[in-house]
Amino acid sequence: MLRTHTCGELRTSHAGQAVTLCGWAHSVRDHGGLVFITLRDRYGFTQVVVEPGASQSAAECARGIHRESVLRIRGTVSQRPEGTWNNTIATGQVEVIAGDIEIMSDAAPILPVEVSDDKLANEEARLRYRYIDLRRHSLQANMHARHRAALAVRNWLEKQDFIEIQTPLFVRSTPEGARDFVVPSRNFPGMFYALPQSPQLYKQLLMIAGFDRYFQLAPCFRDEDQRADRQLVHTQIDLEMSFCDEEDVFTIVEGIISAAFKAVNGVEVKGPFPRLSYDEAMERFGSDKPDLRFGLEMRDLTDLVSESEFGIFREVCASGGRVRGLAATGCAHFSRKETDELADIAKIYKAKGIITLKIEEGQVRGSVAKYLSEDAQRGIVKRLQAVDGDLVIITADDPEVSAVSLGQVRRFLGRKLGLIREGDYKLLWVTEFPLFEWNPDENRWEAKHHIFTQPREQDLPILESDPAAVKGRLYDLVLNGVEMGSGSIRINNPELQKRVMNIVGTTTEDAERKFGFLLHAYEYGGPVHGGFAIGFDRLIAVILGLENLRDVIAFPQNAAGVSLVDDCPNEIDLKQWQELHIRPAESVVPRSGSR
RNA sequence: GGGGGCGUGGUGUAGCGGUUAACAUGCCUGCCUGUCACGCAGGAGAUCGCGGGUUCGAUUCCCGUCGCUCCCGCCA
Repeated sequence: MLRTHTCGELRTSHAGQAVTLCGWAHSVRDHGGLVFITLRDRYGFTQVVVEPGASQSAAECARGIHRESVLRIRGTVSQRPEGTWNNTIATGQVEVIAGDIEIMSDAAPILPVEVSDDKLANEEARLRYRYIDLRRHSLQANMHARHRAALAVRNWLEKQDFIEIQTPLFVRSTPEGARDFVVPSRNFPGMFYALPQSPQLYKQLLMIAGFDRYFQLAPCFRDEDQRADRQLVHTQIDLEMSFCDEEDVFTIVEGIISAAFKAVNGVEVKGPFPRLSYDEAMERFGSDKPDLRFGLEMRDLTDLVSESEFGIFREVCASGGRVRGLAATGCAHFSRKETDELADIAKIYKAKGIITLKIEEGQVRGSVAKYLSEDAQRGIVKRLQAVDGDLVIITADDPEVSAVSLGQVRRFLGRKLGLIREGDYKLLWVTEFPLFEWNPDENRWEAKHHIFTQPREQDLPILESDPAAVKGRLYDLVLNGVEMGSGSIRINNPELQKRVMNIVGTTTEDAERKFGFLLHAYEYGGPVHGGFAIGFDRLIAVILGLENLRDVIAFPQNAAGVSLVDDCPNEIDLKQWQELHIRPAESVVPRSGSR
């Protein structure tokens, strides 16, 4: 090695030793005669002192060092004089007296982004110069945390007899679900590979093959629009196990989550995590991924107001809609501007508006109060456990809209009112999801999770007659209001599989074409099995308290899906088009040069 | 596909219908032997994203466009 120690290593016990350090010039402080250089590497900071008396050549060299240049410094470790210790760095009691400085790589004097966690440059610049931005302490720490978590998860799963098996990255394209990324085949004109949205089908085959406990840290590709918590490529902790039920999967996943927390920040999280059915989550929190770090629970008020004088309530109730409310603690003083803000949130989620009532001096006040009977007013106050100073917020819409829009108002209020304690982690399982979802655009039922999910046994008789009421053996893991992953117990019975496919309108020929290989596989001995997939990037981000996945991914894409560091996607040569037997659509004008 | 926000020296910000476009930091020069975001003095550095309009005059107001970002849709 070109160095004897790292920049985080030296202590007073090393005093007197001759050492060689390599690193980046984090800051250079020139005092004329005396120059201080803070040298940085992955491991920490070490102060180098350049004294003209100690080395004339080093002193001359030190004068022209640019920040972020790579230096190799030979010198002697020395305990710092009394009163000059720096307690903010681990090596703060020592310094290296430079004997020789070698500028291994001179950095340009003006940097496009700063290596500093305060005052960040705009994200575009930071992504374009990601290799500089990654030098920041917080990103280095995030990458370390991610590594520790991956290692801990692998070790823990190995102890539970899971083995990691890689599955193909070139897979069969299926029209279901997210849009596929697609790779044209050179050998088969007009044919394409797809990049996997998840290893789902392969892990089912692995169960049939007898690998009864499989896992994988698997890259997953989905060509959909980006969000702060969604990247085109993300990593799942994917797992599947045979001869199990929900409880077994929960136990394993709880163990994984505990291991990850412990590895990332030492927080103790232990199972079993609380559980909530999908229906209950929607009723109480207006979300299938409720944030349980605060209260502000919702209640149904439909029965109390269906006979009221208020037209909106009457109409909504008469047409099968629902009226829901929550009591916002101490918000009766909200200004018009503030309640409008709440209404705007609700409107984003398709609500027509919100109705607010103030609770003051034991009275219900507000423009709608006069339309509500004494009984209705008392009933609302009682059901929402509202007290003086509260603001009652009500939505009235179709069942889903009234729940979701009020749920989003609740989420907003939780933050606005500062009800979320930093460092608080609330995990829960959401269970008994509906198996099917009605797609009004295509006028048909769709699988909520995927078509391989088992219906609950008690729902088998109504499978065809009332698909909306059928619940699946389907579960999500939620952490602080973020969906961390989902899984299910799979169908391993070809007859049942056919019934489910019939409901979502997959004909036998369709099924044969798309999933024939999988369906046939179950004809040769398919065990009962189930599994789960955890969004690994999200997990690390939420544990670290970060909102954006880019902070836990070394080379992420921007919101448009562009990898700025290498300017990808990029155009390809005409020859490549030809080899792949494809040509651009008429409407496409190939871009020339880079963006 | 739709909506919101943002775009001013390398970087982060301020500003305003008429300015010499301000401040901080970085950079360059000089001084400085105990700093650690060193300090002090001086200096360079911006066609205010782009195009059009309104106006005597636009960085500022309006329209369009591009880029970034967040959200809705989408994401089995």
